Amino acid sequence: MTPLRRDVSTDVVHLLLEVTFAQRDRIEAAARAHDLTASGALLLLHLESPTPMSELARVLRCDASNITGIVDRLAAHDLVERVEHPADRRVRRVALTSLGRRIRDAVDAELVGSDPGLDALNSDERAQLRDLLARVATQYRP
Amino acid sequence: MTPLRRDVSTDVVHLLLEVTFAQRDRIEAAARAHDLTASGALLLLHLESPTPMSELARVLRCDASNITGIVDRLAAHDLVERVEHPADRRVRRVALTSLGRRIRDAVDAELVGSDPGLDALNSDERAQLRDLLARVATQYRP
DNA sequence: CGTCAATGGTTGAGCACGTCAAATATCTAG
DNA sequence: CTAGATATTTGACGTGCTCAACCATTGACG
Repeated sequence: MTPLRRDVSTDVVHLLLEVTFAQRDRIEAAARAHDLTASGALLLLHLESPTPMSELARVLRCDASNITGIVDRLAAHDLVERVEHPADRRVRRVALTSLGRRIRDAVDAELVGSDPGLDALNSDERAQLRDLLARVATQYRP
Repeated sequence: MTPLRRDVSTDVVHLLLEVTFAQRDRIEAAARAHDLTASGALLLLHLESPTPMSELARVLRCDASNITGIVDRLAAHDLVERVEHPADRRVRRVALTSLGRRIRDAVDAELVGSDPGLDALNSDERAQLRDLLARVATQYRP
């Protein structure tokens, strides 16, 4: 009983929106489980190596002044610290503390490990979905 | 050059998160293009027929008191109106105005029509993605 | 009937997020 | 050295979200 929809693209976009909505919730939940906000958690996840505030703003697509507050709150919890840039004294790089790295890894593990969405797919189908999403995601990148 | 990652699920979840992030931006943009906030736009999109506030809170997964404010702002722009429930005078159903329906359809069309993600896929692949996402999305539903 | 718990909605407090404009500090080009 | 660009912070302001308190209405039950 395949649906006789005329426009597959419409369906795909609507499904993407539905999945987006669910993922937003999962991020909220994983963040709250570690006493974080969603924005704080997302920032941590993007923090592999010490990163200038301005680049975080670019990656997270928001105003730089916004990053100040989020980093302030993370720093207050000792998850992150501002370190100076060796060559440019204007920039402050944000670095994970050891606690921050632990929390970051825990949040990441929780997001990956607890996604009920994948339960519907077997191994081959997951690989198929991975390949399709990889190509879709490329289109969104700058 | 297929990546030799050990865990396909990890990749899929990370890609889902990346796509989620991009979609969030697309919703923001489509909303702003019609002088809406993202929350207002999402509420409009979920508004097919007159719907009680409490159900909107359930669907949008937030506190009922939150809906009050969002509906207030939408109503101030004449996109939505509160109508009384014939059988239960406690209930206030939120209904699209004719302007609201126009805006809602425009936002929806914009979201569907302007997704660059699908440009990477041909027709068969879109159908494949649709089928996979449909099964994934089912897992998220209550 | 009359009472009372449950339900739907609103209000107000309080914090986080997000943008913008303005200020400061530092860099870089000329 | 000076002028303009860049990185960050601050403050103002609106929105999003939750929670607790409150009012109106409903439905069940003695």
